[in-house]
Amino acid sequence: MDRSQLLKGTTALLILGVLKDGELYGYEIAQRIRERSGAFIDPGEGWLYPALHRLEKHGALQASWRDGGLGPRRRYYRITEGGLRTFNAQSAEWEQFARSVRLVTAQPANA
Amino acid sequence: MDRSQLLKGTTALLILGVLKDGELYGYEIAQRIRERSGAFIDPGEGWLYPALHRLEKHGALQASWRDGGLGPRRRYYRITEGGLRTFNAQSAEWEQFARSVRLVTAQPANA
DNA sequence: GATGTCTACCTCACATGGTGATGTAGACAG
DNA sequence: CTGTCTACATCACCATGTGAGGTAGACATC
Repeated sequence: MDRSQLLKGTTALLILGVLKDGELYGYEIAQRIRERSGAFIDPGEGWLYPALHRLEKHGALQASWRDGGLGPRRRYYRITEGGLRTFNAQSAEWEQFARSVRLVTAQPANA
Repeated sequence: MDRSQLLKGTTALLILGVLKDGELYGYEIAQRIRERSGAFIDPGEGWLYPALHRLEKHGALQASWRDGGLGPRRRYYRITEGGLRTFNAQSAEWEQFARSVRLVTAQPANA
């Protein structure tokens, strides 16, 4: 019923996916994901920040505080080499999973 | 890291996907999903049976005990009209979600 | 100078639901 | 009588998303 559960297991992929194209800070990551998905995925702050912390702890991301000029300070995230490897692995995993779901749910030509 | 979390939110879709092509019992549902996915998805009994119970309670499935000839009795499941509607809705939802993930993680032509 | 609204970060109680182990039982083989 | 396959089921555990709440800076408006 919920689209919510679909997110599980893909949050790291989404974050790494936007960060592999350049350094961004948290709030901006959320915007990028929202934009690129055509507003279909709206990152909740409740999982975004915890997920960023997890990825940093696992060494997939490196972070640094920086002044944002206007407004509050920002925490910028940059993807590491390990993070890029994680992204590639998870991306392949996701593609195969998606393929599998499609295989299972597809209409057989004639049953 | 886990492929495990990817399953969340897709189990109903997988089950309804194989049942829309005909009546099956639980054990058989697991086999079908395994086969159709090229063994990539291996339904654990820990989620399969609870998921079947959920779907039955929600009216998406109708079930009946029947003798299996050889071996223990089997519980056969048949998809209802409501279940078919659920399948169609979730299938569309899934496709859009998958599309979104691909959009977010895709390589931009030139950044 | 108090209120409102952005940006920007963070945390937490709660609920969902998959994982892996374990249990029961029938049928059949060796 | 032990093992293996079918066939169903349940449970403690854990990961993680949801939704709400909190802090704080900057700026506008009245």
